[in-house]
Amino acid sequence: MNAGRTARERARAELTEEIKTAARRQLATVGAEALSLRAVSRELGMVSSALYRYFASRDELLTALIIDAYDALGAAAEAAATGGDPVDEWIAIYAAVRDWARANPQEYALIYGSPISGYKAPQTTVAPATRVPLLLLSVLQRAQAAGRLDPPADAPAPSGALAQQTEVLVALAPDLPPAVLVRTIIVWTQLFGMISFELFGQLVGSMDPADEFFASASRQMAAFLGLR
Amino acid sequence: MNAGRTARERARAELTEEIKTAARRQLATVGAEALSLRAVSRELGMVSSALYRYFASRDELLTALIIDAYDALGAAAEAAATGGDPVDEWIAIYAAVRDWARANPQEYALIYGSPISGYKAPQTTVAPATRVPLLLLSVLQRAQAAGRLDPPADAPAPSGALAQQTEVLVALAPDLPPAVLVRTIIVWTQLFGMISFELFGQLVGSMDPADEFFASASRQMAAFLGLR
DNA sequence: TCCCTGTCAAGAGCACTGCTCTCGGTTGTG
DNA sequence: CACAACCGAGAGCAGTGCTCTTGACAGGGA
Repeated sequence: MNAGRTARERARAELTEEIKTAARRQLATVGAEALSLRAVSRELGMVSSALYRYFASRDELLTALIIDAYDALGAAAEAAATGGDPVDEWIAIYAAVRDWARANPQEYALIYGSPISGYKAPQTTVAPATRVPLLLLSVLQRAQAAGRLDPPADAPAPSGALAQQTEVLVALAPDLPPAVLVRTIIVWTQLFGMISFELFGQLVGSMDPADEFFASASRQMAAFLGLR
Repeated sequence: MNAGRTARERARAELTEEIKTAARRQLATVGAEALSLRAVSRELGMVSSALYRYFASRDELLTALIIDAYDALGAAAEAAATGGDPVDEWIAIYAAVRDWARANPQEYALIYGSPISGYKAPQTTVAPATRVPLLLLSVLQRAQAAGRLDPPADAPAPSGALAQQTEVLVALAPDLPPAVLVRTIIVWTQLFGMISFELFGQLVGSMDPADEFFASASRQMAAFLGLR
């Protein structure tokens, strides 16, 4: 992969990866806002200032971790997309997203929790962030093509400004009815709202553990979209 | 209210409130994790150590702010519950919750965002946290009593462990069918997932501004519950 | 081969944080 | 009136992100 580089460049790439790994390890234990450059450098046996040769600031390190997290979640979700029965596929993707979030709660909080104070997400994070919603749309597209999507009768077609906003999604999934596209956003927010509530302790006392509730919600949301 | 107390106790209560107000002001500008006791004390013209006479730790201050935030949101939602037409009431509550969140984004993030590293929410926060979901249940109860709730035909009755967990909710709203109770949790997670996505920037590029989308989602979720 | 240039780790230092402890002064009460 | 409780000020500790300077080293051209 990086065979043709000089020794210096290879060492730099390796150390950059080591720093991210150590930072991820620290992230998992103390959380994002408590992530300390000095602690990372200590773990690697180097001095804190040396770390700035690789990441210009704490924010830049966080950006790298955010992109990696989006990509890891996207990859996990895509790996669950079997291409088989649409409903089964839908539920499998839901489960994969939840499993990844439960396995990496701090990384999940990093990307779907409250924004970090003073941190402005650069443009480079938006593409990885769209992987999961794009995957959901592609599943619906395939289901539609296979005749496994019945646009529910009670789904209102968007009008006015909402119809205009839906145009962006129409460009991504031209075969899907606008009413289904709006519902896709609704279920997308439901999915991550549900996972956030579970991880952040909001379901304690009602639906915790959330396995059965999550499974039921997955199915009901698939039906809500008209998947069959 | 606190007339019968000594001058010292009145001064203490007032100063406690002033500290919370200053902390809330700082919270609104720099966010929860960057909230600094020293900055709060500076704003009040006192020394940082003096603040520890009123709050034993930063966490204790945060707990007070969290409880106040839950209460403010609960009060805003309850104020929107007019008791009139169930669907209108439902939509008004949704709008009130969203408006409060948009007006107080940092306080919203404090209670519904990622948990603060190292902070363990004490038991005193759970009661205020239940105000909104309890309000939603009470609206559904009233609608049911008024014959304005049709349990949707495709809502599956919970079974197994899910049925057992639903029992807790049955105790709170005995007239509602279990299927509707599960759906209430689903739409509850949808509501806060949607608001979090809007506030945390996840809707940029698709449904931002989210006014029309939010309105459509409110209506569709009311219908999803069988409200009419 | 030599030497210059760019890269690197180290360390000191700045301004900030949460928190603890001690020291006096004030206030309320027996 | 005296004593105890309370309170604010200040110093101090260990930690943070980040900057700057210093000295060592490697790569590539002459």
